[in-house]
Amino acid sequence: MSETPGTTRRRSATRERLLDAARDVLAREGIHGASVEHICEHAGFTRGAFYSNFASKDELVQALFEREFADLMSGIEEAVDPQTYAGLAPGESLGRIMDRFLELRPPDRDFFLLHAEFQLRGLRGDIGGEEFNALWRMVGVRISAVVERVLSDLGLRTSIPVRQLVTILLGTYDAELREALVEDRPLDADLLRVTLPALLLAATEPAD
Amino acid sequence: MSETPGTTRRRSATRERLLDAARDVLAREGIHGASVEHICEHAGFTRGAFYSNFASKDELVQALFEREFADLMSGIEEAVDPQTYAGLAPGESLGRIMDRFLELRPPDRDFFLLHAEFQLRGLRGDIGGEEFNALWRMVGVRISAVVERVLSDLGLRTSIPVRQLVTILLGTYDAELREALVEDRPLDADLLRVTLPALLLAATEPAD
DNA sequence: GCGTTAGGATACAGTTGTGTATCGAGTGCG
DNA sequence: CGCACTCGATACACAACTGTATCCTAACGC
Repeated sequence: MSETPGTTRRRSATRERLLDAARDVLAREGIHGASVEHICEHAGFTRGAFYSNFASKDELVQALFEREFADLMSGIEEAVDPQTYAGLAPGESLGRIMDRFLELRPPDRDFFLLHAEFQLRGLRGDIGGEEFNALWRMVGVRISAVVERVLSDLGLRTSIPVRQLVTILLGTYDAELREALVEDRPLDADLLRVTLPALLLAATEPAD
Repeated sequence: MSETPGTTRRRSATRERLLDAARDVLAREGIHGASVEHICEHAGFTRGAFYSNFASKDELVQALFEREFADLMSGIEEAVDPQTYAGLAPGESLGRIMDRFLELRPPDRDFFLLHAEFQLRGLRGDIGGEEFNALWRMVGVRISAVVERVLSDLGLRTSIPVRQLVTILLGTYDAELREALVEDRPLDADLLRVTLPALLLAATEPAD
């Protein structure tokens, strides 16, 4: 993503600044609530710059979504890299992966808010919503694959469908993040790094 | 809630119709996206009726939130009523409560969307947001109390903080509901009624 | 049935926001 | 070093929405 030929340095810098501003403003005011005007003034531009770079607000939102999603995905990929947990005691793997992920992507209120907005678009079938659903499904698939690989490394298999296991994993992460943000406290690392992996391992059995 | 003296029958019927319409329209278009005009025409009124009943859109949203929340709360209260699970085999209680709750409040896309919108308000500190946070905290407390009572009935105590347990419970429910809605399939009852309770029981030990 | 009042419709003014067309300045290239 | 052109600013037309003020009619008491 970048240096498309024919795009000057100046131009892409402006785009980035607009996207950065959009991240802040959209998180604070919501996708519908934020005006193009607000985004521009937060970026230090006028609407002229905006419409020179994006055809509409929807296009900006789409671009922002893609950027944020790519960031998230690279965080996941880095966290689930096998060398993250190579040579660890059995049962430590999941906790270590979670640990690494939390390190790479500490709680980020703005991201959470944006993500929630995108999610709503997906559920509503708004513009770009289907794309969100598809990408999010990808996250689920990716996590499933990792869980399965880790378990097989440990010589275990799940006694419940992996899909259920992933739902518990993602749901708990999401709920804990939300609670922490609402109560304005740090994440309960113990829940995510110890309790949750232990619980999930309780739903496995030795592979035959 | 109702028959406030001085309020005629006609008036409160109009209010209800407006609230019903708001539920649909707000779910479909989002709180910011929906115009008062849309809500009114969906209810079969003009804006004149609206402003005769509510001072502003925010006030309507607040009223709707309160109505929805009261419904949810009564669903919870009814589901956690001790006679729901009286005389059941140990370990069945949580599953039975969940069962009953799903029966009383089957998946409802509109409610889910509304709830997500309210949640965003809470996180952003928008109008009425703090109230949402407070009521939601109440749900957490209520669930905690029930979990503790059920466990004590069974002669068990948690080996992890109850708060963590509740986070897992609510998070999983939420995630499963979301997935089901996105994929347009029924809820995975097995996950919520069997797997989840079993998993949570795995995080308990006999009380001394 | 008749008058009174409450509740809803209609019409209007003002605000906010989008998108487009045009203009001017700074940038990068030869 | 100057020219061409890209990019961002300014100004404008237009659409959507909110909230208010006024009018009209249907409900209810007597």
